[in-house]
Amino acid sequence: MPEQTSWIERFPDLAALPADDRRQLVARAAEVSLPLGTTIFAPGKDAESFLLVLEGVVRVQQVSVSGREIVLYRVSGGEACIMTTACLLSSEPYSAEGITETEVKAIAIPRAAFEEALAGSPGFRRIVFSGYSHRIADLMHVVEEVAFQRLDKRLAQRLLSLAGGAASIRVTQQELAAELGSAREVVGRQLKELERRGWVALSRGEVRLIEVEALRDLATSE
Amino acid sequence: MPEQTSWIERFPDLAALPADDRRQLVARAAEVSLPLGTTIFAPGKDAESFLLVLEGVVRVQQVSVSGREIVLYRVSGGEACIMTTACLLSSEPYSAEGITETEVKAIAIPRAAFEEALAGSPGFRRIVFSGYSHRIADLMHVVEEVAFQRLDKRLAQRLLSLAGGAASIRVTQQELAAELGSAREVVGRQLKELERRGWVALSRGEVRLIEVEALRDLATSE
DNA sequence: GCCCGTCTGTGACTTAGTCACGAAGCCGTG
DNA sequence: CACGGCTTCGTGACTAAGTCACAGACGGGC
Repeated sequence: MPEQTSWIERFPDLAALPADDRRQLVARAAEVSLPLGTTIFAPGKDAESFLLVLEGVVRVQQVSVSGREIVLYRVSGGEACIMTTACLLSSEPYSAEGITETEVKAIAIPRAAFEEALAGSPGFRRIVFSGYSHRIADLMHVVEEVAFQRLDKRLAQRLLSLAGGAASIRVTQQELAAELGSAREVVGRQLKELERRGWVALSRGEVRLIEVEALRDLATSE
Repeated sequence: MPEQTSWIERFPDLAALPADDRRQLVARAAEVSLPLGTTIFAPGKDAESFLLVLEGVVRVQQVSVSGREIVLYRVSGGEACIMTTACLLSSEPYSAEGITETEVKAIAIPRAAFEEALAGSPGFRRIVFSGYSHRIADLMHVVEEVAFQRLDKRLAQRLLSLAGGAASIRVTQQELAAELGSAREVVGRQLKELERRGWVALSRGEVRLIEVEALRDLATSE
């Protein structure tokens, strides 16, 4: 049954596994499909299985007591979502939540099978460790940004990355503020300033990028 | 030789290892002693071995291009310093550095032996994973603080935690600013305000805590 | 059309960070 | 002890960011 083993081919580190181990992993893992807007993990809700994302994007964000939010990072195809296991291992309960931004196809590996794969497969370990390491790098990047970077620069960066080449983004100012961990009014004023300079055009729920080069300059300034 | 295996007893997860594995780990790991102020890892300097801290404290901080700093977390006895391995695994080079704050006794495990222990020992995996998980929790805590908390509250928290029960802290305002990722002048003004209220007393290179209860209230406010 | 919920704009104010100083404390040397 | 030199600390003026309390503007459903 080549169809059953197909997902494993997406992970070069796992394709190198002995056929037996692969079969066992495939047998015990379930391919799941999550609709847009699904909460994968959240404070208080403990994770039951380890997730490997095949397709789609999961947004991981932190919510403060005061209701403000900040996006920490996004997990996309081919990556491991380690926050679920991290929550289990560090007794401290922390206030991150993971939400699917698109429809997401993923592999759910139950705790026991996860432990076994970790024990038996160097490739699996590599996937998990590199997942952890990338998230640590992401988090350090967030710290660096919120602690030391100017908001206009961060906003320009985020607009460009959210656009991903497109000319326009469908997003509210509130959502942009949550991306940056800032306040709506502040982001609104920053956007107004960019519009005044003719670099973007604003309308309800949308930002159109006009002068991409100028935004890029701002995003990489200093 | 009971002396040779002594350090392993500090890690309950490793004490459970089969005697053979323990002997091998002990044989390949080196106990090192690092004087105060040693830079364990830094940007550009790649780590050669995995570290388990036995005694002492390692401060991990991030330095921005503009020269500002922020303390991310501290690693103390019984914990794994995962940043060295994290740097290797996530290709992104990031700007954290680890510095010993006291004399530090640690176990250095070379890369190859690290991989083997990871493969062979569930206990060793547990140590490493819980190290990663705790650091992720620490980093998320830093993000939460810098993004959402008021500086006076954070300063009070830090003063109390640095004091650790003592009545006085030997630290410059510049160092306090680096703890919080803020600027010296700002921290200076905040300290002056605390002094005006009679909660602390300031002198060159020292902060004495007078009204610990008031500081604790501030630290836990909201 | 009109209503209602969401989204956006604004002013006044507080908090935090930046810049450019200068003054004070500490310590060795002559 | 007086004199530099270095580090630490204090200050004012300014800019950047966050908060609060609104008011207006848009858009879909009835």
